[in-house]
Amino acid sequence: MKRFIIRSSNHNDMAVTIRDVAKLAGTSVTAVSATLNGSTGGTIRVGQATRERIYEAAAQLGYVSNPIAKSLATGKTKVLGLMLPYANAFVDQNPFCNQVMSGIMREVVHQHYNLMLYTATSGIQLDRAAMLVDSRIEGLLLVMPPEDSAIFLKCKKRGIPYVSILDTPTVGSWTVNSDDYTGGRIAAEHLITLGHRRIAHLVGSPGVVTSVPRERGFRDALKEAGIEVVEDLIVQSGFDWRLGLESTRLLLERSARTRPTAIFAANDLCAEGAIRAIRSAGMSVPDDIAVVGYDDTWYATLTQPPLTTVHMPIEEMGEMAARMLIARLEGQNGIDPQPVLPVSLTIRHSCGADASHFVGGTMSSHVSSQ
Amino acid sequence: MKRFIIRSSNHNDMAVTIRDVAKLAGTSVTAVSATLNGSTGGTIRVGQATRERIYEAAAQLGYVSNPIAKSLATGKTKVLGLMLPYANAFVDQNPFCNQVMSGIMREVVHQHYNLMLYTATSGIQLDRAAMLVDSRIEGLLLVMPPEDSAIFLKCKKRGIPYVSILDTPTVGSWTVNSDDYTGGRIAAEHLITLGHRRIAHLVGSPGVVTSVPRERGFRDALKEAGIEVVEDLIVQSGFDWRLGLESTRLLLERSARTRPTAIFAANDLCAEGAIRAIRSAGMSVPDDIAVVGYDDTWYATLTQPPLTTVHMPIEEMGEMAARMLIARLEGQNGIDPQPVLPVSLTIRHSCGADASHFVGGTMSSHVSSQ
DNA sequence: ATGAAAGCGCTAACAG
DNA sequence: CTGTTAGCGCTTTCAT
Repeated sequence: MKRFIIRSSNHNDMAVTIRDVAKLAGTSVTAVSATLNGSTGGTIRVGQATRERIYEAAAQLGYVSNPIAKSLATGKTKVLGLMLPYANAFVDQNPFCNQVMSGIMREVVHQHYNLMLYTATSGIQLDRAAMLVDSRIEGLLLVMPPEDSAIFLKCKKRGIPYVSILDTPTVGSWTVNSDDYTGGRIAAEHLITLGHRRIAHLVGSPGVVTSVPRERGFRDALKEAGIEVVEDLIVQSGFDWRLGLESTRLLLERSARTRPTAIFAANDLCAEGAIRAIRSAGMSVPDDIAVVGYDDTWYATLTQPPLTTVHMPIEEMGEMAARMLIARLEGQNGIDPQPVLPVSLTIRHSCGADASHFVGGTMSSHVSSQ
Repeated sequence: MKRFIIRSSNHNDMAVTIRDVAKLAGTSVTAVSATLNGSTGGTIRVGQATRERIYEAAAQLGYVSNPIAKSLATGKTKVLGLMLPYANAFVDQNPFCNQVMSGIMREVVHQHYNLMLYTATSGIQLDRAAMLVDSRIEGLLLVMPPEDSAIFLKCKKRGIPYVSILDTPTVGSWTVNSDDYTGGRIAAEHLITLGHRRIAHLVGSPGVVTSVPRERGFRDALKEAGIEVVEDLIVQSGFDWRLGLESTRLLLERSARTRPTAIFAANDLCAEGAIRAIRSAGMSVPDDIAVVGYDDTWYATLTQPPLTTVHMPIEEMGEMAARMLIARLEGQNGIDPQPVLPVSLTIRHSCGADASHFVGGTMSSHVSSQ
């Protein structure tokens, strides 16, 4: 036996639906849906009069669309996922992840999308956290994804498009990177220009993709300037000030004749460590040893002296990644799937350079795929 | 005319549904739903044999549940929203928001919930960003919500439960705070114990709710110790190192006899500014002037000297807020809606105290509603 | 220009 | 224990 639909408008706490609006406006749900969306192929299929009644009814009832129902019907959610790489991504001393998020957020809200956040937490591994990723998101943004992460398989199996930030580009992948090779180059070139010959490089963590090209750029710059590359001056360090401090301490143990007169650190944090080591050895930055950092996070303005550092457009990278993903989801084409954003050198006081020698205090990267 | 449902299992790219599983397992969708959820009142309503066939069929088809459909049917989404208060919440030098997020994230993934992120961005106001908040979230977490924000009205109108972190408790509100009054007290008491009499306090921004109780605690501690409260030593400053620097500079212009011998800064960042001002005036911390910070973020370990600071359990506050919200959503009761988390004093080197005088280097807050 | 009705995939009465 | 069926609120043919 067929039951009649029992549904008074003044039901308990049920939200007002499209149907209520239709009833009050004396029209069909179709009309309401079409009106309140402007959809259905761009054609205005609802008459002016009806439209007005619908708007009024909607306003009167305080109608708000239910995005869940909409998603179920359309298969779209307007939600992106953001996967952060490690447990302390938020509270890391390195503002990198935070700046990336900032850029992503900007683009996401700009495009009226939403952002769902995923990350490992202390006590819960990334892959386990990634289990939460589900069809509520249309695409995923990955920041420095661990190479072997289960996320990749998951995305592939479920057909979730993703773009990753700081990840080695491979065929068919969507990645956004910055020009690390040039970054290494301009750091070295700056020091060379200032007359340095014995330049050390504190290399970043081996697992991080940026370390290798930066080192390559650094080496190439030396070679081109006819400076011998002393292997002992290129040391494994890391993206943490303690590591920078340790590495630098070791470097300072060298004799005055073989000791570097300049240090190109893995990043700003690492540079902070270098500065500390130099000062606590009773030497001065930049008078005795010049230091250049990498990233140009706000941290670089707080060191003493403020840091000359390679500017990486971190927020822009986040923004770009979000833009690419959304464009892809919306079927746009002609999108460069593997942009490499240009870097530049921000000159402050840790190298003793007179900033006015350089246009706007900045020396730009020459290479850019943009 | 009734059309038959045309739906071959090997349809285009449609995901496999509960129905496909039911068909393959030779049972009903009800059984599948019940099995794959363990739900329906806790009673196992499906026989062992059927269950097994269902599991097998699901595995074979690679079935994954569609949370959107589930949400539509149940009215629950298992998604929380997190609203950050200002555009640069991520990239703020103050790690406060980040630590809160970290704590929230921990609890959220622990409870198998998801987190949707909202915030103002450069160029888009908070209230406009808050427009994105919709029925996909079951509840909202607010960090330091602006008093007059449209979010409150929106939540109320839509019946979205929320709990806010660092917000003045009012009747019926759900807020988590820490014991700022005691924080101000123990900072002052520590300095008094060390023999200081002329103690300055750099007060935080007027708009932030924590400033007032901290100042009150500070004043009370002085009074109780029989120390006259010199109004000129209690100055408006803010939660930024530049402000701390400025305020301290002014303080240092006082004659040696009226100049403070100790400064209780608004927070760690502000303390950094104070330290800089003191050093660039040729004085030493702590020998000439002692400094105590507030928050005990990682920043406090990086100042030189490392900062003695009031420890605020920031991550725990985030965790607590998430736990409260989830508990509330799941109908638990007996939850304290306005917990005040205890603070303590972390003793490092900016006051010259011998940390061994205090249990574990920490002097705890005596007040706690927990 | 308009409306009826068939879903989207899942849950939860309800009736066996 | 099991299956049928009526929704959840919205979109979208399709026929009028």
